[in-house]
Amino acid sequence: MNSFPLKIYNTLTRKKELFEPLAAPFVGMYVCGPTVYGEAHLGHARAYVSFDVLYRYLKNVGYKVRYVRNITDVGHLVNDADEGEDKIGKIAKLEKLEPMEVVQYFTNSFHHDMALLNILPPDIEPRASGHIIEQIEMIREIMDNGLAYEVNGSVYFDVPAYNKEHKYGKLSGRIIEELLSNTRELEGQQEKRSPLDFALWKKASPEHIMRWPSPWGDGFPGWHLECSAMSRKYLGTTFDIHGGGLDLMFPHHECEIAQSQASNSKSDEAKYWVHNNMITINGQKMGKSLGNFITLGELFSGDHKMVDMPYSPMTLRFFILQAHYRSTLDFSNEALQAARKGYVKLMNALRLLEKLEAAYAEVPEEGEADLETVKMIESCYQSMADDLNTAKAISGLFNVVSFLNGKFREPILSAEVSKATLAFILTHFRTLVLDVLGLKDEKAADADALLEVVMEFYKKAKAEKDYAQVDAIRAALKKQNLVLKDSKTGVDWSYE
RNA sequence: GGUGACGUGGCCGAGUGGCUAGGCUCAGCUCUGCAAAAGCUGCUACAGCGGUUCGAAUCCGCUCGUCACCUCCA
Repeated sequence: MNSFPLKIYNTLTRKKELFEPLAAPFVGMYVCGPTVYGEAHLGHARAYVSFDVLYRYLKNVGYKVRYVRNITDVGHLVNDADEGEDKIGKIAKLEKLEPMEVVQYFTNSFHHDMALLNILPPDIEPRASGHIIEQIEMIREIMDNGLAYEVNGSVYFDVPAYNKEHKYGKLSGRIIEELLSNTRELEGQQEKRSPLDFALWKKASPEHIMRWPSPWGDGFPGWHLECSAMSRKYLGTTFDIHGGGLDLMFPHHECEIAQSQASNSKSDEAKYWVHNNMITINGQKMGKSLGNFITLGELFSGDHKMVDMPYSPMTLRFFILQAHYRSTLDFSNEALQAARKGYVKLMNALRLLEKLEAAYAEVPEEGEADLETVKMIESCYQSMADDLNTAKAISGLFNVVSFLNGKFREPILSAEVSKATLAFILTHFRTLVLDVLGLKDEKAADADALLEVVMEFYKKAKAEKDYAQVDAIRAALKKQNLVLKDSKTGVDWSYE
C-alpha cells in the first residue's frame, strides 16, 4: 500500500530529494537532543514530534532504523568563552547540587514529557559526558590533520585553514568573507587566531565543576563536538539522516560538518540534513532569552497565562502535525482550541470505524464507492511520502471521516462500500493515525469520577429497593475487579 | 549590515500554472424527548502594483509589511 517513494527536503542541497538510504534496508538517523538544564518546552515538542513521525514513517515502510538522539550534559558555554563555565555547571552551583543530579533530574523530566507525547524513545540515547574519550580522539585527529591548534590548554578549530580545502558555510549558505566582515568584537577572544574559530576543547578554570583530564590539561569539550563524535561512533562516518531544529543549522551543524571533514571521517556526516522550523508565539520566536517560552508541564496543566485551560499531550501533538514541519507554527490559545476539537473528531471517527467493522456483516462483494475511498487513503500516504506533509495527510483523513460519517450514520449501514474495502480503510486509517502520526486515544474521562457516578446510581437503586439493579451494578463492577462497600458513612469502593 | 524565509478567508493552516485542502469559529437547516454527535448549506481568500501566459495564490519585477539566522537555543 504505502509504496510511494519518499521525498525529503535536504538542507544541504536545498531541494526535495528522493530518499535513498546508503545501505538499505538499514537507515541511520541522528537527531540533536536537548541540553538538560531546564524543563522541556513547546520547541522540544515540535522537534521531537517531527522526527518521531519520520522515524515511525521509515519503520512503517519497512526500513530497519537506528535512531540516535543524544543528551547534552556538558559544554555549551553560557557566556563568552573566557567565562569558562557551562550552563549546567552554573545552575548546579546556584542550587548547590551535583551537576549530574541536575542532569538526571531534567533528563527524567524530559523522558516523561516525551512519553506523554507518545514519542518513541530512540534506539540509542548517548550522553556527551559518557563520550569524552571519543571526543578527545576526534580532536587529536583534527590536530594531526593540521586544522586545530592549542592555546593555553584550550584547542580551537582553525576555520580559515579549513576553508582553504573545504567550504565552511556550505550547509547554512554562508560565505566566510562575509562572516569575517561581520564579526563583532567579543571580549576574551584573544586566544583565537580568527573570530570564526570555535572551541574543540576548553580549559577549565579552577572553580569549574565539570571537568575531565585531557592531553591539554583539565577541561571540557567544545560546543559542537559531541554530536560529531557520537554520531560517528554509533552510525559510522557517513550515515543517512541528521536532524535538528532550524536554529541549530548555524553554527552548530555547520561546525559539525567542519569537524567531521577535518577529522579522519572526512565526511559531511549525513547524506540528508533535515531541519524542523520553529514555534512562534504571537509571531515571535519562542526562546529562553525572550522569556516567552511555555514548558510542556505548563501547557499540560494549564498553568500559564497564555492558555486558559489544560491542553492534553495529544492535542499538542495534533496541533504540531496540522502544520508542515518546515513551516513556522504560531501558537495561541485559540489555535490550541481548534486543535483540540479536531483531535477529538478524529478519535471519534476512529472509534466509529472500529464499531462499524463488527456491525458490517451483510454487505455486497463490491460497492460503488470502493474506488473513491481507496483513493482517499492512497492520497494520505502520498502526502506523507511528499516530504512528510502531515498537514495534508490529516486533511485527507478528514475526507475519509466525512465520507464515513455521512454514509454510515448509525445504525444505518450503507452498501456503497464493500466489506473488503471497509476492512482496508479501517486497517490503513488505524495505521496512519496510530502508527505513523503517532496519535492515540486519550481516555478523556477520569476513572474515579466515573466511579462516583456509578455509586450515585447504586445508592439511588438501593434507596428504591431496586435490588435487581443493585445486583447488576455489583456484577458489572466485579468484572473490573472492583467491589462496592456499604457502610454507615456511605458507599465506597475498593479493589477486589 | 549580510543571508534566508514568509505575507492565503474571523482564527490556524495545506497548496507551485487551470480541477479553488482540511480543522476551528459564526449563521441557518436536517436528525434528536431535550441535547450532543453527525450531515447539509452559507460567509469563498490568496499583501499591493505591474508583467509573462489562452489561463496565476502558484512564474518574473517592484513596493509595503512580518519573521528567522549571523550569540546559547528545538
